[in-house]
Amino acid sequence: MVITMQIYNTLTRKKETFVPVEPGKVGMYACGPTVYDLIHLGNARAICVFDVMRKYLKYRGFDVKFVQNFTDVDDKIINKAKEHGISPLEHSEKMIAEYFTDARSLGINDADIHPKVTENIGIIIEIIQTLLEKGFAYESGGDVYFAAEKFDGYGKLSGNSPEDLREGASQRLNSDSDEAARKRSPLDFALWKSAKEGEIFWQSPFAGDGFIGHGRPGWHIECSAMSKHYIGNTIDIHGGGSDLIFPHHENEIAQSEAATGCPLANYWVHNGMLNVDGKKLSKSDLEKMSAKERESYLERMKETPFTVREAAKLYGYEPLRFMLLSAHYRSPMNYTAEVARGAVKSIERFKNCKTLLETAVPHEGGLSESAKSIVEKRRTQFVQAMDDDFNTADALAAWFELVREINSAVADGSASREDIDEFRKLFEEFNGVLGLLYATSEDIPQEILDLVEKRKAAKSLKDYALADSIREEINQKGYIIEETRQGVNLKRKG
RNA sequence: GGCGCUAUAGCCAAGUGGUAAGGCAUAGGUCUGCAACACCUUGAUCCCCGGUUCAAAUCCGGGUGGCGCCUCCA
Repeated sequence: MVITMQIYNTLTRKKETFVPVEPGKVGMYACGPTVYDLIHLGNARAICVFDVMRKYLKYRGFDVKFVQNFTDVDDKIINKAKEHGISPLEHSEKMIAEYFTDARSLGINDADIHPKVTENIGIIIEIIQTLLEKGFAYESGGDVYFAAEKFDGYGKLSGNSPEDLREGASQRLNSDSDEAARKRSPLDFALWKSAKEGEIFWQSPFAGDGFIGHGRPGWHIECSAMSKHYIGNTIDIHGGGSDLIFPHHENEIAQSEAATGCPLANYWVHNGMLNVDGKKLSKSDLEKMSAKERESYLERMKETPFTVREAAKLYGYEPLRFMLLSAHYRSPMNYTAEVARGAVKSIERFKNCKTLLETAVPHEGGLSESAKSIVEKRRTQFVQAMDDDFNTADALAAWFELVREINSAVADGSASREDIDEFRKLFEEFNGVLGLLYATSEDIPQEILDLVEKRKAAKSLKDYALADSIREEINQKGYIIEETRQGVNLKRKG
């Protein structure tokens, strides 16, 4: 099969045919979270989107190496750690563990490598030294800065000219006096920040005031260093939220390309923002609020909690993943209770179909023409959708149509054993890429199974009042019982 | 002020030139002891005004609304 995937490239602002650097292989790097707190749904959207891209590339036969970093030292982490009276690294370790709890619950596969800044200081220092040697960086007051305007093409990703950027920067120049004074140009950014008294630091060869070379990396340089180290000079796909285009990715390009002379990434993919209440909820907005404001805000938002943890309590992890994949990854998305509730229903529909595939009693027989054509049609529809810049909304439509066709075929008794096998295979293919149904069903307690038996007995005696009261009892205990043509079906509530 | 994205039914959302996918919700029906599940049926002059074209949601111009980035952010 000729693979002609189209991927929208932020750098060129066009969809382009995907051609990897090395045939059959894909190096993919996504900017991961700064682990200062539990992840929120905005983080989750990015993570889900890149998880699906990775799974689809694998589905298409590529050998994918996926790297997602953790920023585990920065101002926010340092401040949070102080609040909790622990060290920054203790705090970030804790948050990384929390990250994995949420991410895995969202059906995210771990990246092949999850490099942490604090474990890669050596390679970060190395690339900074290269930039100093090549004259793209300079030391100033113990810090090291990147001279943005020495890099030809600064602004090419975000579509800004250095002049525009300078103008924008000048509007807030005077507020940030200390750092501004050390920079030669307002566009310059820190590669290495000297340590403040009592702050966490690493030893570097860069001259500092007083404590020689004590400091920590600036934010942008980590991704340049780690993507180069773990993937190579040119990676195929570099992803992140659209809010990272400027300055983060712009700066990465400048640093990496100045250091290596190679393009940093051939395809830049950026997911759209997740809005709550029609607005992006930024970290600073939430932090700017007083405790009281924050409380009333959270009260208002109680149906749309923003941390993945809280949202999952309300709607479940699988529906959240569905919600995040129901729109095209580049569009902005509005998170509302109505949307989340709809996602719960949609997941139910998929689950019911999955159960049907497992429990259906088909007639013996070969693959029917109609099943064959359904499977072919839906697989093609799915692949075409995903090949077109990972159009998950369209891919979901293919899946929904398959569900309806399966339900019909089973209901009218036309499905054969081989038909069901083919249906199940395709269903699992879709699920393998989009990863919506992954929760392992827990064992149902004996107590509940006993009640089901009791109800069955009551029903056969036509004692419907008793049967109904037993159903109610089962319901009270957190399970839902449904009659199907194949017998009863038990599900956990919620 | 600069750069960019976006506007499709009650809600979510595909669709980039040839008379509007899919899901949720709603209403009616079939099945069922009831319920649920499932199936069938049910709804859009595609923000406005001009233009190009035999033909526009789709291209062009101009409005209007929404959002993002330019400072930490996914």
